[in-house]
Amino acid sequence: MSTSAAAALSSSSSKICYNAECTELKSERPRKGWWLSTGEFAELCDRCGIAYEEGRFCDAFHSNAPGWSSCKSCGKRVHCGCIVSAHAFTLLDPGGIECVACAGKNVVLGQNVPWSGPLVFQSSVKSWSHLAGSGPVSWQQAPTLFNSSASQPEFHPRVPYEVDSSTGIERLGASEKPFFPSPEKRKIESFPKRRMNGSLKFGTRDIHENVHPGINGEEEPWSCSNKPQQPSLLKQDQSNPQFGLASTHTSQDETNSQQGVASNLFQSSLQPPLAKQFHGSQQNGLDFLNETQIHYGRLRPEALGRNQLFSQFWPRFTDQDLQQITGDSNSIITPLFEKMLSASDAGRSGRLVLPKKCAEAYFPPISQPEGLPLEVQDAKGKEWTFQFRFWPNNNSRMYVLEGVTPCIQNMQLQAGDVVTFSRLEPGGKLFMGYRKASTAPASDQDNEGRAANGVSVVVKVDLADPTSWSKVDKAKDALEAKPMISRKRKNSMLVSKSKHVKIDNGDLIKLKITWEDAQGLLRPPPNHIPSIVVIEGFEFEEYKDAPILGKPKILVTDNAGEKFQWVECEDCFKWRKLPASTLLPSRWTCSSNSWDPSRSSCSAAEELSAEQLEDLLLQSNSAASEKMKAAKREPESVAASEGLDTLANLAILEDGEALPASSQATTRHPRHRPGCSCIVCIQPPSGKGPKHKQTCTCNVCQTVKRRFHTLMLRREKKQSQKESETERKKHQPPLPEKLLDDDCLTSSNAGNSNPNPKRVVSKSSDDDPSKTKSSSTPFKGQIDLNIQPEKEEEPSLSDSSSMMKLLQDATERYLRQQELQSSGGTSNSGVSQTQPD
DNA sequence: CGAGGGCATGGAT
DNA sequence: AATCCATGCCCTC
Repeated sequence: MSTSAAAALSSSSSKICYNAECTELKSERPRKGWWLSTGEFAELCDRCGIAYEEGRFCDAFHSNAPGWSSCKSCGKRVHCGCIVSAHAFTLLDPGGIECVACAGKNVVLGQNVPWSGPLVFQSSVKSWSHLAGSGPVSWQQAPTLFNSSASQPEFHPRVPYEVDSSTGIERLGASEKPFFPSPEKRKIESFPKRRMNGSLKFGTRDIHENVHPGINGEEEPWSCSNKPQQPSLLKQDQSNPQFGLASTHTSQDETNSQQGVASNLFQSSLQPPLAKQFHGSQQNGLDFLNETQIHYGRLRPEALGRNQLFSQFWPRFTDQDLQQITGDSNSIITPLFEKMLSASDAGRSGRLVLPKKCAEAYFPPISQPEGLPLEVQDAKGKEWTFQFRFWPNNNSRMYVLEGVTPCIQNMQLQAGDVVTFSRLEPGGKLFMGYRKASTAPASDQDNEGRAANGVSVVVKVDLADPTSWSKVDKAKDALEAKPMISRKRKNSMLVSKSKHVKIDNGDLIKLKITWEDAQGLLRPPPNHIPSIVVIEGFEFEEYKDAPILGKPKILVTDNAGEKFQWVECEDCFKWRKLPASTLLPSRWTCSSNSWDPSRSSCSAAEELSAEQLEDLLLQSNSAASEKMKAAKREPESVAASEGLDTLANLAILEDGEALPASSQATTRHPRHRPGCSCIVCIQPPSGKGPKHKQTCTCNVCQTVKRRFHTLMLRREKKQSQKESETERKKHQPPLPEKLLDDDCLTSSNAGNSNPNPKRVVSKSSDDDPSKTKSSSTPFKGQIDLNIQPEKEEEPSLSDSSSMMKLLQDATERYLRQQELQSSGGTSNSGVSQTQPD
């Protein structure tokens, strides 16, 4: 090949096959080979072209050349030192290489990557695929990625694939060869794919596993969607123990029923992998790795870092785009990047500022400011020639496309609209699409949002619980509340800025909770009947309104083995007995007690004696404590607990500023340990936010109050025990089968049950818990927000005033959040019910 | 004098 | 603190 150096200058100018080992003349329509650094394809004669397309090129012509290595997995020989086969292997961390086929097998991919709705995806529509999770394909790499240039940007390439219109099967481009460029090992999972029908093929292997691009996913794709999605409760009836929200398969025959969900998920699927967010999750100490790997595949840290550089520019193609682009079913479209037009871009300057990284990665390298002309084709097939150039700027470069005015005018684009750049194969022509801000789906309106807004919610479903209905959407809504705000902020400056959303990475919270842990936390919105959709074997209960936070309860089993629950009236604080199956709204009062009419009024006497209640509560706390201990032994459970905490956090998130993960150590409260889910740790930093009123009944305040009372109650109990020297534990009645950790419960539930209303806060008319603690208890200690159920021996003397400050901050933030949610049309009945006076 | 090119500036990340 | 990039300003034609 080296002898073809001359020819390399211009493959197209030579009549001889580009293959150095071949002297044949090219045909009139030479076959295109690998991508050259000049931006052209190596033009080959038919024979060589076919060999190349069939992946036999190196075998045929480079068999004696150096650089052959064997796949560590299957032993297959791969020509590693050659541009032609640069895609055919990945470098292994420990050394050696692995062929793409094996690499693919070793990758855990998302179960499904939602693609556009079936209705849009007619076989006649040529679809290209957007590998949302992948990084950009360099100019040299795209679309063939055949380039051994060491100067290639270290970005994950987008893997082009095409759709066979006859079969509906998407497959990789030419010769079905996956393109995984070296020199770095690029995991398949790093290349999220969107697919409609059939399977995306990597080589000859169909990939049916989960393909989850990043958490928005960065993933997941994205699991994070830019816009609030309709809550859809997930019900799993299959054996898959866990699933990601975004991993929804949409099949033709499920189209109708799934459309709603699918469309939502589709939006999510367009999200690029939230590598950054993944990273953030880890940093936050949330152990989501397992889930991450399962749902999104492994994303190497460094890869994530690179990916995130581009995340904001990952193109999202709409079905319209596809239809526009795809006219030829044999075309392969490699998405490159997109750019939201700034006022300057859309102005008369005729200059379109290109993101530097994208320009350098996707466009041909230019060394002179004058740059070079680029031919671009628009959706109508019209060709435009732009001058791709740069200006020196601060020891750097500012890349621009000049001469774009006619094109932009032709497309009737304006500031805020998004132009997308792709590469069309064969031909390697640049394709320029666009997305009107005014008509684009909400989620499409901000191009940076995709990664930035990415929020992934993965709910682990307990298969043992057939009544499981996912709280996912609730969590999702909460999660998305922030993105919404960020988007709002961003949109406000959308015309002039196309920046990254503030929540880009740190805000990415991947919520993982077990189904059991979620029990009792969420309820479907009242008076709502879910529509059931089945996607990939999972039943999704879809509600138009978000589920609500449920009221905590104490589950018990009576002597007859019948399960029931004790619930506390919000008004009179009496505990009422209800069937375990009764779903409770976040605010439950005696009047709601239809099961026991005799106690459907607050005037009715409480069924439990004070002692019984105490025992009950003690048991409850004990169970929670045990659970917590157990959780500490089981990382997965820990993560689940944290997930709940996170859920609680979300409830009070107000702006784009991410709260420290519950598991994240905080320096503000040295006593807190990683994993601490106390009221302090779930709050924003002290000093921020508004104050809580003394009458505040928000989550935080109630949590504080309740915890305090729990503590007092237990202390009293212990004291009495000590005095009487009786063994209380021996006669404890069976109790809660499944109780969430106290902290989790409180933080996640709006309506909290005071352990003992009669001696609780209510008495302390002082709304200030700090006052309460100091006056109404035998223990003059102060409320220790840090306390752990199992470690309350030594109430801490934390500064009550600062605690209240935190409390107040959190309350106000929470309130604002609620207002925002309700005003944003995503009203959450549960939340609203819990709003403070 | 206006249009457009090139660079500098400053906000945002 | 460094970098990116939207935009403004100045210069040239």
